[in-house]
Amino acid sequence: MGITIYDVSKLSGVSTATISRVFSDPSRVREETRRKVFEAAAALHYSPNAIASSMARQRTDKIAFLICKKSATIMDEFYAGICNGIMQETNLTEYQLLISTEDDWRKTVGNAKTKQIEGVILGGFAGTELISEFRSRNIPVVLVNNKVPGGDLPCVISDEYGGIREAIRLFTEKGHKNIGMVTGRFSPYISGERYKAFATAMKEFGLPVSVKYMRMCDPDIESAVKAATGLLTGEERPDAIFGGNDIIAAGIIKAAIRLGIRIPEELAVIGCDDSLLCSVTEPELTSIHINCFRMGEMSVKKLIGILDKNGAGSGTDIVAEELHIRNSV
Amino acid sequence: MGITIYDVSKLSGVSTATISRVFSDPSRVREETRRKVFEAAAALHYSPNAIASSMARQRTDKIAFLICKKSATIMDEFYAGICNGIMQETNLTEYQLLISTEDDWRKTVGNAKTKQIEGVILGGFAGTELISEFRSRNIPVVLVNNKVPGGDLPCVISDEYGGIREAIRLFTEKGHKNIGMVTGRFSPYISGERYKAFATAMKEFGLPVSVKYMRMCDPDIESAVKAATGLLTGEERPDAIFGGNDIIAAGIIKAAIRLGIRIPEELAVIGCDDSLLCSVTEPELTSIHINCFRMGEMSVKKLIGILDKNGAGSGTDIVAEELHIRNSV
DNA sequence: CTGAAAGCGCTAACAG
DNA sequence: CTGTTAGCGCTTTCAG
Repeated sequence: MGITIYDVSKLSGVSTATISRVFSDPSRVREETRRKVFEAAAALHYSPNAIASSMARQRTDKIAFLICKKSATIMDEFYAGICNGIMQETNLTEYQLLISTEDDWRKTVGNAKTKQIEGVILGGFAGTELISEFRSRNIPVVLVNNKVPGGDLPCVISDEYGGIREAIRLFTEKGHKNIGMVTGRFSPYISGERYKAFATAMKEFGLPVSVKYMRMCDPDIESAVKAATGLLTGEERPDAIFGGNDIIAAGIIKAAIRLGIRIPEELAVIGCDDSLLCSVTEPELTSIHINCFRMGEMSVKKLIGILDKNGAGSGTDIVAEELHIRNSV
Repeated sequence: MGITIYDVSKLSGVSTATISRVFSDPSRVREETRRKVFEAAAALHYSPNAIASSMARQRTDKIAFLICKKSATIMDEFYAGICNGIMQETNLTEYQLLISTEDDWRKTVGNAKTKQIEGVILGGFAGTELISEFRSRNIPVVLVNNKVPGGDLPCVISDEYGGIREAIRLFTEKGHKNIGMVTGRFSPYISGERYKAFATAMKEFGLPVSVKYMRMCDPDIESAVKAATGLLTGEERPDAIFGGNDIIAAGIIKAAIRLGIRIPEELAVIGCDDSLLCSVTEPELTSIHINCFRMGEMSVKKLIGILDKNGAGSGTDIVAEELHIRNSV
């Protein structure tokens, strides 16, 4: 049905081998021959059949992005952002991208297709068994928004510490000293990092990390409202709270509104993720911007670096964060 | 490197053709033969090579989902919802899914890959040239959240009228008569439908559609705040407003808060999309739930119905909407 | 720098 | 119900 390399060969008088060369690495073919091939190809509207190419090269040119987070999907704004970067960057290459959640991958796509991918990007909390499942099949893995302790696994993470330090800095600049934190049970890696970053930054500004100003909650708004209400109605009330993510920060704002506490006059709030909801709350939420798109891009570059063995594939890449200032502080 | 059908053939003593049959349609092979094949395959950890299969069958087993909306990506919660349904449903089939935006598709993936897909789902406002580009190559198209006037194109849409009628009904039940609308310039199809649905529902409840209660704005929150402020500070102020989507509704709430107008006592608000931000606003936003996931699922079923010529592929499928009641009315 | 030819692993007639 | 066999379109030695 389609135009094949043979048609081009016939029309141009050049062998199929050379035509193949022209389309994969033009520099290996003499200028004039190349021109003849391109002319014939253009005349015939030829374009290479990727499947036949895959077949001959014994490669699939497929990579996958798995979202590894309980019940998270592409609907999660954070992972959608990463995914967006991954999609765009992948589009710039020969590779094709399969997107799935860890759950779905195991369920349906799993075994049959695992061997059809050449590399995988794991977003979020990827369990060790999942990782070693790929590694045991020699499928390179890149982690994004996750890091395995002690592991040498290539990964792309966000500079939690840099972002949170800016948040604390802003609080202190506004004269706040009693700084609290309401944070959620995210993935082990993120929960740990965010807490450590908070503690480190507080110390850096000479502030005590007081347990009485800390609360844990589930990462949903009702849970955050409850936790924040507890914090705001306690004996000693903080005058600034850092929310572990924007949802939680929105819960803090909601709790304050319900308690008649004015923001930012009586309570300053900063969130994390700089998601769409920051401009929905009233007052609007100052938040730490995480460059998800960039993380996605970089994870693809890293993975392809490994696949192409160009040496760009190891170690940890860190993406900068940036405070996005609105009206809540 | 991999185990092939020949290895299985050798071990089981069955021909490659039969093994192929076993894996594509087991019923065409006698029970006992089938068992022998499965045993040998299991022993060798054989699984079929999809690329070789594609090559032999001259099919790619690929479908695509294109998001056709200016500057929208997978980050858009609405399209992410549709995409999620598409992904899950596609995972249940043999097909592989390419996801892209219209822009990116044209730019990079475009021509080369167009001929590699067997069908395409177009989300949102797909221009006629785009549609006919696919049709001219005999690639079936399914529209989702869009409908071409006068066209016989298969499509999946949401029951805008059903949802908006419920919204107006709730307003009237609460005693509101002066009902306004702030809506945005969405895609031509959606803008048109939503306006028509509003007008029809108002008429149904015996209410006048008064231009003085209507405002248009861009679909972003600042623009909505501005439009709503104009509406709320005019000579005659509506006592209920329907927002064309949740962002706009959030802008209406924000404008009301800033003007000191109490919700829902002095102003009732209903949005559309039932997105995450509904539980972020204070008070929380009553909104029309659009079943994006279902729309995604159905569009895949429809497309595959066309590809398999099982007759399930024509006409318009309508997905029900449902009012999700919170505190803003 | 270019050509000839042998596959890549599977499927689909066709024949039995 | 099962086996034989000729491709599917491209890549890649290996010669020249």
